[in-house]
Amino acid sequence: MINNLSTEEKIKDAARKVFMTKGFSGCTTREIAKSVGINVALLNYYFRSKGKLFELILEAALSDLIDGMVEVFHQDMSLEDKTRLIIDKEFEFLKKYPEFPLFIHAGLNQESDTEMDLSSFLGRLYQTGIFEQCEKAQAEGKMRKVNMINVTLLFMSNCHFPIMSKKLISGIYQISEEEHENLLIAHQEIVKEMLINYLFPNTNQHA
Amino acid sequence: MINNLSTEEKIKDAARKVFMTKGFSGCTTREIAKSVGINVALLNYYFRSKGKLFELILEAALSDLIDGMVEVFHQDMSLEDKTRLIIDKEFEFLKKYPEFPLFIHAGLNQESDTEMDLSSFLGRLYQTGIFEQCEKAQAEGKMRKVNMINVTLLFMSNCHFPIMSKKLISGIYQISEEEHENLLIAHQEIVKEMLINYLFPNTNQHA
DNA sequence: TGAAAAATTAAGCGCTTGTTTAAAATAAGT
DNA sequence: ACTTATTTTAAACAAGCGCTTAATTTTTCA
Repeated sequence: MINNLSTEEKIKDAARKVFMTKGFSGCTTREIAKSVGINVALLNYYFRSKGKLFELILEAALSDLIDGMVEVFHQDMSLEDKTRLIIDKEFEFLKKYPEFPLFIHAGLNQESDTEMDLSSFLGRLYQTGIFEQCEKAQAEGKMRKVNMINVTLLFMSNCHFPIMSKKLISGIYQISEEEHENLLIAHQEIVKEMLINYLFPNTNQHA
Repeated sequence: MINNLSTEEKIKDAARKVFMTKGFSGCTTREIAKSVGINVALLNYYFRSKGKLFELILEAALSDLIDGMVEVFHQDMSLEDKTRLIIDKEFEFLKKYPEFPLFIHAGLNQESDTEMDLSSFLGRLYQTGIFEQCEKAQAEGKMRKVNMINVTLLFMSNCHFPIMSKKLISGIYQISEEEHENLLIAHQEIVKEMLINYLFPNTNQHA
């Protein structure tokens, strides 16, 4: 492991890892500091408090979430292709960071003095023109007339939940790590077909 | 509030409420005891430790989850009707206890000395005959040939996630409490139609 | 080179945590 | 009534918590 990162960055990396797996109140500042190889005091020297560090990590995670969508939305392709691409990208990302969905939702539900402001993310989505593209497709009858928030919910539900429910699903159905991986591979295709069929009913489903 | 419940039951009720909203490490035994109006020692007198109490609550919650499914599955009706009914029931239940999904998944991810055994739940699902009913429908070409675990995932994803993502969704889209309620009402119908269309493609979608 | 600035540490602060102990209050049984 | 069991409490335990202070090491740069 090369160690050319700044201390500040190393703390953030360690904090991200620990917060993601254990949550805010499930870990200690000493634990984070130890995993970096530094003193607790230094952690507070850079980030003032555990809470401020957590907010920083959470905000960055949310920003990553939006970044993934924006990257696909502003490309020049059909809505069907965007659908396929975003589901593939989302599954790929979430398989790499399976704690991500739970971390975000538990983090937002964490009672904190200041409620996090998420409004800035909406602007970034608007700038991609994805909403206009959908409106146009809906007006032309090519896309089912569904509120865009519901569409967001459909995508997130079917990508995030399968990942975060790993322990529940593999616990109930008594399946191994490997079987669960195959389950997700199959599910990715199911979700793609189901969402495309539902949102673009006139399209031939055999692309 | 009438107080004719046993102390043990009162502690469980309070613990359920507190654990659900704040998680295991997000609350203290003193907090739970105080909300019952008893001493911390009494809590440990009945349940030995915070961890044991938590496991009890989590297990009961998981049992409730399965109960809801079982209740529908073992009824005598078509798969399409069961689909509609279970989605309606699930939304109704989760709107009443919105912390439920997050609690279960965060709880299962809680590192604990003993991994919780969930295998008993599968047996209860089998006994309803739902799997045979699906196999038969699939053999007759009335139901899409999809693995039952994937089917489970589709249902849970589209019912649980919309509820648990309230803060994220209403934060990004800047919508009020009331608007989010209406969003869920619309989403419930969307999910029903989408899942029925996908799982039973030959059925006329205008039931 | 040497003084000022930045980075890092050891130690400890006050407080809270989960849990236990020993005593007191209440209920049960004979 | 009296002994025994059960339920409940007050108090305290050691350990760990987030965070700070004051000193020390390292870096900066004139």
